[in-house]
Amino acid sequence: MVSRKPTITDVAALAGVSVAAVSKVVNGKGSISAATRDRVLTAASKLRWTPSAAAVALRSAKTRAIGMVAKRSPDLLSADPHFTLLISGIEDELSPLGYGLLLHIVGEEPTAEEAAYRRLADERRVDGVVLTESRIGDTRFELLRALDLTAVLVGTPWRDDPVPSVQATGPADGIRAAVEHLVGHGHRHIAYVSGPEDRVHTLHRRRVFEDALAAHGLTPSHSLVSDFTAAGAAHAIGTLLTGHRRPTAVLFANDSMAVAGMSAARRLGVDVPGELSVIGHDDLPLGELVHPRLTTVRQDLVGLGRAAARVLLAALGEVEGTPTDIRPPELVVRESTAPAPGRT
Amino acid sequence: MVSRKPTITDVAALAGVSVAAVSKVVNGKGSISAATRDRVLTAASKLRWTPSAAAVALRSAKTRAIGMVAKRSPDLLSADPHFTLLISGIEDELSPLGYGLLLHIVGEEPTAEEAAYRRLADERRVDGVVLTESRIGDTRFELLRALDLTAVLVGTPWRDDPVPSVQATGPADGIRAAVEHLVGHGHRHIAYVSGPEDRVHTLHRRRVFEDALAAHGLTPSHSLVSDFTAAGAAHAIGTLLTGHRRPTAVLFANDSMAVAGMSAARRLGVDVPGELSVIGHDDLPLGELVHPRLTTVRQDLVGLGRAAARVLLAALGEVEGTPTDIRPPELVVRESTAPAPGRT
DNA sequence: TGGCACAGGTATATCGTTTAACCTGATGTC
DNA sequence: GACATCAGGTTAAACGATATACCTGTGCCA
Repeated sequence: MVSRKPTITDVAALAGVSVAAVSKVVNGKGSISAATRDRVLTAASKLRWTPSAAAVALRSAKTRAIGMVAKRSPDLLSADPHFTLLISGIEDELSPLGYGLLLHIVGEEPTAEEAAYRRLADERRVDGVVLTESRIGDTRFELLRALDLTAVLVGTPWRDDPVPSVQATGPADGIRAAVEHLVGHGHRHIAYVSGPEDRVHTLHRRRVFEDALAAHGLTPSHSLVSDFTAAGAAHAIGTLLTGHRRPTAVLFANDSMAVAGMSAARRLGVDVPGELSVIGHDDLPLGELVHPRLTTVRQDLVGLGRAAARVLLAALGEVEGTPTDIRPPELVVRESTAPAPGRT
Repeated sequence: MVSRKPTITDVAALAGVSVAAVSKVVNGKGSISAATRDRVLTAASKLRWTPSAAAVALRSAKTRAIGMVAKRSPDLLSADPHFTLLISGIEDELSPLGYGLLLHIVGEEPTAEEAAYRRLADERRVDGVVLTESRIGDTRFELLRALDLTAVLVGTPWRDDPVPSVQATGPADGIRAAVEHLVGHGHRHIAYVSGPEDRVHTLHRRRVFEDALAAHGLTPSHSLVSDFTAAGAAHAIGTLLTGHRRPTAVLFANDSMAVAGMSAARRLGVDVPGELSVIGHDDLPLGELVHPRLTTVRQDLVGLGRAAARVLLAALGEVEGTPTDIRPPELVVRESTAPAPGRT
């Protein structure tokens, strides 16, 4: 026989006080003597009572949940654990506060993403959302403003926007270090393979790359745009290695592409890192699994998620103070880079 | 000036009916004439009204959300997109029905997982949960029963249990095919590297492996237990390749370990697949990224997630009928397997 | 000694739905 | 013609919390 779930009324009765008193105790509002507080608290724990999320949400218009919608096909999503790490970080901050994370995965259909945000807002299921993958011409800011949903962006907004955002300190350091590393090893022909051009970071990173090269009087040997897929990376490697002015090193916009690129190179009979140095981006576990182990730009994705959550919670008035700082990107040198051919 | 969100009362007023009528229209209950239905519907869409999730949850004790708690460190979580694919499948079924997915990631601390389930139940945030990674001696079934939370398990329960579960049809086919493939290529010394022994599938798969081998009068050259980490896989390869009765082929319990194993072998100067054939499990995108491309046992994780969601929704009385069927595991032959050394 | 502030509560309206119970006019049945 | 039935609604009471307004006994000061 499963007994009905306890409500605040049961707790009040057991403690011999009014329901209002119980509410005040659990919310720390109003003034309650230590004695009754204790009685209430022991009564609550004796009954294993916790306020019903629905009732709280209805009365106080706060759901204590935040939302996230990931716009990716299952394939891409699983090839790149980017989101997973971000979510881990977000959860780190959310769960101590009893906040929940409502996740939606929507695929690439154009209207699906907006519909997901709308539903979150219209049904009032969440207090705020975290946005990822800042896009150029991103319409989500206006949408969320119209929907009256608090938001925080992970990354750089495509233009000045009142939506708060978080990013690592010294965001350019990693790629700069990667270029220094390569140039220091005698590389002069260095290519860049970016992700889709609608991402804001695509442009940023490419610019950083070019600037760092320019500081040494160099220009990119190639600057290709790809799509985060294995096929895309393989294709990019094909054009790099078969064309003229063949590069001796290449930076990829993420680790999956870098790994796919390495095997594509090997398939073409090109040795990595002997004939071609390869650098990835993000430092996913994947990079340590493969041979040669991937040199890559580490990004503190978990920290990014944590910071985003904190900023959002602060905007919701739930916490105050400074977000934890995010470790700056740094170069992790492993085995996929070596001195340029013909140089020791 | 942002106007207050519309409520059912506003819709009723605009349509010129009572709120009860509106409720009946949107829930398809009671009897309402087509004419008033239309009036209500147009009024609702004119106001962009959607029922408040909190109010519905409070009144009807249904949250229209399901929960999932993942017990893994961020590292392991991101190394293996297992969860991600499952979640994609779950979402496929949930979102058309307007259900939400509440995700919690909890790390390895022993009490954290139970606490997460308790919170989900006590705060009544979800109607049900999906359980993954069936464990031996799993205590979650009792817990959830005590918490009165509907659940469905992805995988095989560790013992007969009233909790419904989903698994692929012909669950043993994949591993069996893998063994046939190897034996057919002349392999006689075949090793198995499993995941942690507390997983139910660990034992199952090992048994299938041994049985399939026995059908050819063979026994495993080795049967190692590992932990899903890259280091674990490398260590396993070390003992396999340096000990006596060195195997010519090895099956790993997941793709990440298989990939890590391949590079460990190469590091030891052992050619894959020339001297050692390697087979993974799950068919993650990762397997196509590396060189040689990984031969692996494909598992329909998205389908598994979809089926789990359907069974759960059926248990909640939300849908009826048969769960979509899950594609049986099958062997995907790529480049990491070859005839046994000394045989063409 | 009257008045007032304040600690420590209580009573009750309210959040936005669903739903059980009730109403009413039209139709069918004998 | 009387009565049951039914389609097509309406009314009002929950659901489980929070928060505003209100009450009551002390202590303190002028």
